[in-house]
Amino acid sequence: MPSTSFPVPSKFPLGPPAAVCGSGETLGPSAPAGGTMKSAEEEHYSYVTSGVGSGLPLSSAHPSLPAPCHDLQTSAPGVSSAGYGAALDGGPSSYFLSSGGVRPNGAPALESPRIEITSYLGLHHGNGQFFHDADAEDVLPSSKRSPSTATLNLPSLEAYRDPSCLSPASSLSSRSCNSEASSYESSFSYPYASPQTSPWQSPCVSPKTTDPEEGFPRGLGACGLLGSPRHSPSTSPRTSVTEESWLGARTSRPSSPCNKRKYGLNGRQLSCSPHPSPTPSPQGSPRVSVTDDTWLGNTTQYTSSAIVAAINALSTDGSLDLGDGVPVKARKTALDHSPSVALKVEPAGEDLGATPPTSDFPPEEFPSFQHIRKGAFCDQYLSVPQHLYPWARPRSPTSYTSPSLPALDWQLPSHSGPYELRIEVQPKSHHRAHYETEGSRGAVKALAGGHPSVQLHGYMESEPLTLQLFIGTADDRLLRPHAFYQVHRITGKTVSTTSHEAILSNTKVLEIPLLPENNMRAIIDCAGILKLRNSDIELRKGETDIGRKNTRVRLVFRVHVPQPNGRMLSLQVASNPIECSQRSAQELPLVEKQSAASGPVLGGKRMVLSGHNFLQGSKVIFVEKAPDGHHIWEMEAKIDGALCKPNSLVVEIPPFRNQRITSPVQVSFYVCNGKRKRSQYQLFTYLPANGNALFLT
DNA sequence: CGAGGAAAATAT
DNA sequence: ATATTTTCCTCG
Repeated sequence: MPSTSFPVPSKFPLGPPAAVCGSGETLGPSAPAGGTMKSAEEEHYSYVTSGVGSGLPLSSAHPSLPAPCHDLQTSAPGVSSAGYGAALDGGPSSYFLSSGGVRPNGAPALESPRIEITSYLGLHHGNGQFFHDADAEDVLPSSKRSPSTATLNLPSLEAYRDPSCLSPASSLSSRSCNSEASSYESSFSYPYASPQTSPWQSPCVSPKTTDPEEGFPRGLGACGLLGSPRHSPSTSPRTSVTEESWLGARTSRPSSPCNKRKYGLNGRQLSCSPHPSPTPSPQGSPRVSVTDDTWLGNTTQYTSSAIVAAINALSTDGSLDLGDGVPVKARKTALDHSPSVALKVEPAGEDLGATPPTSDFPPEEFPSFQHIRKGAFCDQYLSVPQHLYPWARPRSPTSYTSPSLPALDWQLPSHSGPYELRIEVQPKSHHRAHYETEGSRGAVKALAGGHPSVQLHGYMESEPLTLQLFIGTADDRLLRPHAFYQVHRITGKTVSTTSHEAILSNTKVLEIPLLPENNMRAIIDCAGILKLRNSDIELRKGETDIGRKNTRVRLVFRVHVPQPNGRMLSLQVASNPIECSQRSAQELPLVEKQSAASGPVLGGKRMVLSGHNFLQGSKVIFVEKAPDGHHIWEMEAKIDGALCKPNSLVVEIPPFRNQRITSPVQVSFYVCNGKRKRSQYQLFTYLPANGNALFLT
């Protein structure tokens, strides 16, 4: 017999008036994860569906794309590459080229042999421009966690955040309410349409540039990404040079973000800047120049310079203000994304800026630059201070252009004309992501046991295309790259799908060939999910999102279909949400079934509890509480281990009361492990022995 | 490697 | 005091 205690045996109130009957109901209300998820999912769908394409030509992606193409040689025939290249060339390509050329590093990189096979290397090479790599590396360390060296001052950091948040962000904040700032950005993109990359850029740029830190963070972010991949894989992340720094750091978690950052910086030279700028005014001073140079420098110097100029202009004005407030935060995301590459590409935009194609962007096609109008977007979506605008706009001076491919946070349609990008097999709703400190936890799987699959319908050409995959947000109304998760490329005998990694701004993108011979269908068995430490990401300068409880993601697939007119039609589709955290022991358990009572007394019931991760040594405590909250009785249930199934537990409440039960009683229970309460009280209706319900749904 | 559990560390 | 996150450990 389980121990039973009856603190107060008195009466058996029927229970709260509105007693929830049945576990089922209970679930509804409480249902933590599950319920939430679902709803979320639904939402997503709707969003997705509705999503209009907007084109943002940022670039971040581009760079990578092109490169990849080259690289692709290996895996994918030139097609893809051709496609990209063509596209690029067509319009913006020049930009690309230029950018590439510009970059000191870039060129070499490209030329040099790329062996992409290694995801890591491959990426870099592929991207060609990825100076990121380097950066990334540097960054990585930071991401990892630098111990606390003293690098940053918290204050500064905070300052950064706050400021940004405040002004521009404020609007964001609202959004943030929802959840994150990033959405903000996204929204931008939408309306924005402006010609250049604008929304971002301006914000982004300025912010970034502004703060050295930003640079860092971003960098870090990128690095992080890279790094993770690199290291990634799992086991030990730290190998690279950079690592050292962080390794050391790593040992202890950086309690303060600041420190972390520094490290990140360390990785690079960047580190230096962080401090200074931050402290004084985060954004303000240091801003642009510093960051850009160091950071962007490698890659895109070209662009960066332009950007910088632009930024400066902007900043100048209100740089301080902006810097502090607006840009950073608001944009943070944007910035992040765009950082190096993106910025460059976009160029055209600004000029165009004025002209906004507008609303209708052809969702799919992004000629090269579509831009959203800032204004519109702002107005509609955010209530951002107008002045901000101005700033943003200013950046236009530069015009980079090329918008080649839409930025990752651009919302794109899943179908257009004859084409439709569709997820044929959805991933399971739960996939525990792995940390850099862990080994891979494998590829995302499908519910049925296989793997998710995606197919492009309506494509009749013989040229292979490249399917892009990245980890996107699940909760936001707008789909955008998830700041705390990155796709992780999985290779091995069990993986049949070839893939190539690329990094756009701070987002790792897996490029998978879509072959005509396979009906443009790809089985995604090469995609795992890497979790980045919240503390590392939140440090990033522009990052406004918070990682806590932000554990759901979506797999986002994109394909760019070359059009006869030289344009590129970009389609995107996102999967159902995927919960990436370890199943919580606190998940609320539910009464799946309850036997008829053994007699007309309270107790004597056997029940099947489910939906909880019953840990070893778990105890289930049943309790009936009076309206005033006091426990009328409570007792530990007897656990029938023999009947346990995964995630379910059979328990028994032994008969303990003579009093006859004639009507349903509201009883609740909770699970505890040792002395710790592992779950909240879950209400269910304890049915009378003569009740008709043997089973609760 | 790939999971699944948990303890340790943090954040609220 | 809890709720979550991140690091460790163990098992096949």
